[in-house]
Amino acid sequence: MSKELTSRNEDYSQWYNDLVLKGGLADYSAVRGCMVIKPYGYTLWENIRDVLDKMFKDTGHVNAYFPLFIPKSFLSKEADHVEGFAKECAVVTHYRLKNDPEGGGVVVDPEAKLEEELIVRPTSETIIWNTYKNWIQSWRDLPILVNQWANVVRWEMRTRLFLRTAEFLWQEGHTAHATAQEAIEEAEKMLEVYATFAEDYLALPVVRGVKSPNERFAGAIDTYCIEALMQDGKALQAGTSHFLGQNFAKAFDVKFMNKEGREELVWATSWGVSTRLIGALIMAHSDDNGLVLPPRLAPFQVVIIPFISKNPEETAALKDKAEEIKKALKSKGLRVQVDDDETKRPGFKFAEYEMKGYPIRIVIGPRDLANGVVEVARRDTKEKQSISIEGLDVSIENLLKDIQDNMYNKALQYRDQHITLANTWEEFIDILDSKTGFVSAHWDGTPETEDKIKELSKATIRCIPLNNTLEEGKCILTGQLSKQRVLFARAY
RNA sequence: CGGGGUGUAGCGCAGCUCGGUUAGCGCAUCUGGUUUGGGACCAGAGGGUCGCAGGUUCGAAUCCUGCCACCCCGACCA
Repeated sequence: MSKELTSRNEDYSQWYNDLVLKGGLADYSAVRGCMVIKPYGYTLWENIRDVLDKMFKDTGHVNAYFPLFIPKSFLSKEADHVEGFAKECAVVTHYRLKNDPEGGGVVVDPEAKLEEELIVRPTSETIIWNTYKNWIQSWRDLPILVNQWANVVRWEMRTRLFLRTAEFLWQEGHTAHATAQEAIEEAEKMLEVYATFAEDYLALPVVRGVKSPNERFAGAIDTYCIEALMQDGKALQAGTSHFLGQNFAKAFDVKFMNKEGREELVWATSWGVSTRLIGALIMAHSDDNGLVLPPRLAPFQVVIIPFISKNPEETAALKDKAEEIKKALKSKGLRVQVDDDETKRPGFKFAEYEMKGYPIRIVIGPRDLANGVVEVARRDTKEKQSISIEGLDVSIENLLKDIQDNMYNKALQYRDQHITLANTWEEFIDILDSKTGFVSAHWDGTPETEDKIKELSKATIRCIPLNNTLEEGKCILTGQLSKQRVLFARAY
């Protein structure tokens, strides 16, 4: 099998698919729309999860777990919520199989029909708020700051590895508060956690913003989001947090006694990021040679490849030195792998680890050994240099930092160059078609206009940036008065 | 659900139009040897319900009928 990647220019979608498959992150599965996350991809997810989990705990949250199944009636209690999700729910109708009397293997036992169907959670607001009703009586029970790591199912018509699959892994935070103000602050705080994570770990610059009504989460008062830009100029929502107001408290009758002795409805938030972040990571940084992973999240940060020599003693010395370097780097807390497989040639290994996006490759051959150096190649720029083995641990630590920063800055530069102002409809369309990226333009604020723009241009309002500067202008489509520009883009 | 396409070895494909040896090629796999500073080479070997079911025929991967699955485009989609 050729390991050649489709190039980005040739076919961006195919490049992405090739990368996921050949980079060893995931495979297609026997189930339509569902993927197998392979160990390498799952390690990446674990690294993302571990960092976020710590960030959540540091902001006072605790983990819990709620059921996979939700009674159908729960979903319908919040009108907007059910409307948003009903079309993509998997439904469990029976609880037993039996042998086919006609000999066709097992069939659903019609006798075992559920009294009330269960839906497989597309998100957990309903089951959680049904539970919170029992947890909350007094202002003393608030706030509740709970997160869960879970899988959810959304029966999408069209799926793409990591970006949109029928089943995916995510975390969902669900908090309950005594006041609207506190809930809004929570939603904003968690958005900032996501933004910080994206920038500091994924090396992915994001725009923090608020969704327009059309793009709002089903059941939310306000949806905050972080929006990132991919290398093909399309936007990707990388995370969201929602101020849910009292919608779910009303739907599930969740009230508390306040300090004045009056009953009040509880205020809510929810927030989540998913394995989609892996898709974002891939599309933001990788190149035609394979994945490019940020050092802070890469499953392995360094691979050490000792050359295999004709002389067994020399080979042994090279391997020993490789292990010695590994040990030194590991003692600095780095994730390091040695590849001393004698059956594969160096060139093959180089290509392989480039495909998998290891940030640094260290090669050690007889010449290097004699000179007390190693060849260090960085994945992001593909530059190679000779570095002294003496003090190598510090050099590598610094280089990893540099790679992380460089990846961020490169993505930031691309992003900033792809936020373009448009003042006329012609400009707007032209930017979307040729330059791509975000278009900053005036919009009259109505859902009708937003729909029309989407219909005509395929672009949606990605967000209204937080702390947006107010500026009088005219709607790009209708010419109506507008108070501010919003960010449009074609999106995943 | 509309429009288009594809099902032949683990992967990628040829063969089908016009039925006829033992169904072939590349990659991968296994064995042996030579190699090893950017995806090695030589020799040998293993691996197939030709998507499924039926039909036509002396004979079907190839022709006919039905079914199934998957992919792409669209509709849909925090």
